[in-house]
Amino acid sequence: MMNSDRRVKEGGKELFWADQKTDEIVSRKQYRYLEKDIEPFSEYVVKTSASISGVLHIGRLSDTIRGESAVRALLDKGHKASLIWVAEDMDPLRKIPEGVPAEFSEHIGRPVTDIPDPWGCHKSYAEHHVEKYLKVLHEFVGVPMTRYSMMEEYRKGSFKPYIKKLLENLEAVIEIQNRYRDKNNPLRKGWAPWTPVCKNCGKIITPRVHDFTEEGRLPYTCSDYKFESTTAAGCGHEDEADPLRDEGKLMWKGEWAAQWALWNVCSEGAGKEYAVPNSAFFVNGELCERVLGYPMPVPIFYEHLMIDGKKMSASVGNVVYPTDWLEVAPAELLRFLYNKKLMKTRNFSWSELPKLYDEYDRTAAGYWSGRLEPTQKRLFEISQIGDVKPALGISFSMVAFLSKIFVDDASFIRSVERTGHFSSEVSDLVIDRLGKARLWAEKYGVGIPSLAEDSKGVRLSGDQSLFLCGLADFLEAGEHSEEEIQAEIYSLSKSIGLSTRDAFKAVYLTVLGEERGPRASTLIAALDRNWVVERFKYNYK
RNA sequence: GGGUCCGUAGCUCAGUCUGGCUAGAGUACCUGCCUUUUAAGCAGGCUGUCGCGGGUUCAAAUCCCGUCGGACCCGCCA
Repeated sequence: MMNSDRRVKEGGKELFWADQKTDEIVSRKQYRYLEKDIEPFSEYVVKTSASISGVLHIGRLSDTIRGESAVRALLDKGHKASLIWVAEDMDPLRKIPEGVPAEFSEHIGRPVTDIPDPWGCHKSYAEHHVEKYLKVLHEFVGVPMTRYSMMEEYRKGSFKPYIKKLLENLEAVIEIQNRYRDKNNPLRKGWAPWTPVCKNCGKIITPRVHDFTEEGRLPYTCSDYKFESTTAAGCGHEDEADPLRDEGKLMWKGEWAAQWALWNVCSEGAGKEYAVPNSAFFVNGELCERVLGYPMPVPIFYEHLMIDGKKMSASVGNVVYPTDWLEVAPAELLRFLYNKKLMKTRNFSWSELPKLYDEYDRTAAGYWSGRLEPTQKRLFEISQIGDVKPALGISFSMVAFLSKIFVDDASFIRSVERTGHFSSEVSDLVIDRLGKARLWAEKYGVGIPSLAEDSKGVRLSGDQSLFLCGLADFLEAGEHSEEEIQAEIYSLSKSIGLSTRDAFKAVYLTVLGEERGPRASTLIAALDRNWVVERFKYNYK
């Protein structure tokens, strides 16, 4: 295209978001909240984490995929970089997900590591989910991830120095938090940034700390805690906890900061709800810098994915699991979707999957022909896992369509070979796409035409009927190759004086009820001979 | 109440930070071509108050102010 490189900005700043982040990460000099220089990083660590209490759906892959893209962008620029994945397995269970026995409601409020595996195959509820998460996560990620467990880190004592610092500077911690809070609703008296596991009932959300003793101990009372839709019942136990010895964890505003400082995190993703200056991201940022002395990471804020214009939720019943995705689309396609501009709401729906495929294919074609704008080029590259895959010339919707007509792979491949889009280089990809498209057409593909029930409603001209009848005679006369059938269509229509266009139309209307279709000879050859003959003759009057 | 983000063709999306040729692509739709790829290929066409209103500027989709619509944050949660 004549404008294709008009916008190529020479020597300008990077345009692809992950490259911009790289730029920001490596070039920043100062703390955000302090007049202090940032010490050079020996390695750029990007963090992604997952809460373990719920199920893993594709929305949850967003943070990891985007974090991984940031790592890739850093690596591509020659920096040392890595991705760490943190299981938030010290967090309390908040509600009972589908498939978990109702009796588990007694565990609400307990750290997920301390809850038994409802399916009995792992040591704990947390381990069961972590293993499931990681298994599927690796399908969507290209760089290695270092895995951490919050529970293990707490038990190892990794957070002790930070817990100590936060408690030593309790006044500052409270002052910072109150500055971000509603002025009429400051933190209650006796609040602490660390919460113990109740020594009696083992819950982590119910102990309510109400003091900080001279000896550095935290007295608490175990009382009910209300989540959005559930309640963790407190046992009423009263006790004292030692934040440097006893089981417990940091509160979220404080914990995030401690994680950053512990792992030297330079960047982390967060949903758009954190993009506001008074969000937990920035509260942690300020705590991290002022109290822990570590520069807050560069945030990667993003919009959440919508499904059919709605939030993904079990109650709406529109949850898309990674396995659902992989059945009908490659991981690259989800990466592609997530790596587009971050702050635009993206909507996904099963019926529009072909459009996403088309956009992806078009980008792939542009990539290989070298006429992509730099942003799009990077988008495509970073969406890949492993080598950059070749572009496919046959669209997903076309494959879906063909899959409904050619039920066996062989006739599908014959049909595709005709188009010239089936080379040995892409054969695996095309066949893979066939499997996905076929499944998609079955499960979600409304409006994909298949063989017409009958041809009663089809109105044809006399010449068209004559043509079909002649073609039927030809087919009945003996076995013919596709080439011969195709040749007959042309010669027969010519002898009748029918335009090839109307001849083809007659075939498609009769067989599919549509005006167009795949290569006619391949279509006819793939169908049952008697069925075709009968169908063609029915229209002869 | 205070604050953040989004709004570009019927649809999917680039372009906005860093102002600059007549605002783009694909798709859909329409027209034409095809004696052999008829949902393919080729050629052409149509589609926009860049949410709206002001301002700055030689020049605004782009910067500033306001406004409308949508999403979201300001907790004893994460």
